[in-house]
Amino acid sequence: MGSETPRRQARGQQRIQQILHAAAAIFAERGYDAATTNAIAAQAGISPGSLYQFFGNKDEIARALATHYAEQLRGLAAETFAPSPAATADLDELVDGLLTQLIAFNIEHPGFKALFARTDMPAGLRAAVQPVHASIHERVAALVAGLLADRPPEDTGRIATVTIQLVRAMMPLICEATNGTREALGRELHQVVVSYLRAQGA
Amino acid sequence: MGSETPRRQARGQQRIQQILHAAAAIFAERGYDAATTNAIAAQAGISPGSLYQFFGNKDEIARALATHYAEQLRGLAAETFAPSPAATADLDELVDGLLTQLIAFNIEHPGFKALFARTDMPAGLRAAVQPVHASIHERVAALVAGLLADRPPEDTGRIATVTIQLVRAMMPLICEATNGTREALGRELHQVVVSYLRAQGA
DNA sequence: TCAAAATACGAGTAGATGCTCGCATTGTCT
DNA sequence: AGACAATGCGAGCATCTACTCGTATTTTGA
Repeated sequence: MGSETPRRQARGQQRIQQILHAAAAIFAERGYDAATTNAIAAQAGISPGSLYQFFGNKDEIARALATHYAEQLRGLAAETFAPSPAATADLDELVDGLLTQLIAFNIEHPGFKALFARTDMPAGLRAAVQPVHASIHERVAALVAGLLADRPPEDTGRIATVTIQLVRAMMPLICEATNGTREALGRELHQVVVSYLRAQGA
Repeated sequence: MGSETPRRQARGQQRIQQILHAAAAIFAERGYDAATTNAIAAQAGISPGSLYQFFGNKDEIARALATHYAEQLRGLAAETFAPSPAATADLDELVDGLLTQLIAFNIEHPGFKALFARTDMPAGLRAAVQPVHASIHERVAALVAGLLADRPPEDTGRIATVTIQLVRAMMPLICEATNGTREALGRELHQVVVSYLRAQGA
């Protein structure tokens, strides 16, 4: 049936990391569509043939990179997403902590936006990042449900969707900005999210 | 210097409209990148050669379509953007009127999103829609300046940018939704914008 | 009426790109 | 050591797509 993935040697594991790192750089620089597999291979310092030793096609690279980001985000999230009563009590601080971490993450990993921040995605990319999207939504929905205990899951789910969308929309603007503009836009986003959630009853 | 555009006959004017209409359909269906000029020509019922009789390249089609949309939007805007004191007095009604019109426009013209709602654009598309973007921003900034008379232009400009981004981000979600979900998301967007502007002092 | 311009065609071209294939090299395991 | 697997290469294939070009038809304008 399916082609089996070979037993990876240490060298192979390193190559995979190199490729993902290179892919992140190319995706960030050109966007997913315009990124060519040959360019990714060149950036990684290997031949196209070697690249396809480890990834069957372009979408698979995107999927692996998305999963990679998801794991890093999970680690970051564990600190901040924990719905400790003390934190959720102060909405301002909760949102501030989350956004600060998310903005730092997005600046540190410019490839993340290229995969996740697009409003319209080609089918392959959409499928690649869908699981990660779902996991993010689940996490945010849980947080919103904690903030708005009296609302049905249908409402909190929709509010989570909207909130994620707001953050996604602002992230490219924030990352591209420099100097004080970035901080100013970060404050705007904070105000957007907080005032929206407060209007919902948080 | 530049190649002169031929004097258009009535037939040619019609063809141009046909092509723009076809391009809107193809852009809406596949997105800008995946839309091929041959597909646009086929949708318009003409040959590729005929298409290039009227447009020098793909970006030119996008630019013409963007301009076309901008004009329609200007007409729509004249009714709603007029900063009559009565309208601006009630923020809720002002935002409601604007969003209702914008949502209807986006649903009626699915090609609009494909050109304007993307967070990352290929260089050619970005250049094609930049003037239209600028004109929209100018208009919204004027409105925001009216609402927040005591803030410097630097602030109101940034607030306009953020507001536009929020609306852009939600529009695809709203358009793809059906039944009650669309109306629910529309109300969420309304609340997002209103509570954000109120938090700014409107 | 008639020449010039505009419109129309569609097979074809040049370039780009995802991906392959045959073969060489390096590592692993016994 | 020796066999087998993993890694590595890079020219090149198959395909796609923006765009062209030679030619035929229709419209314009005097």
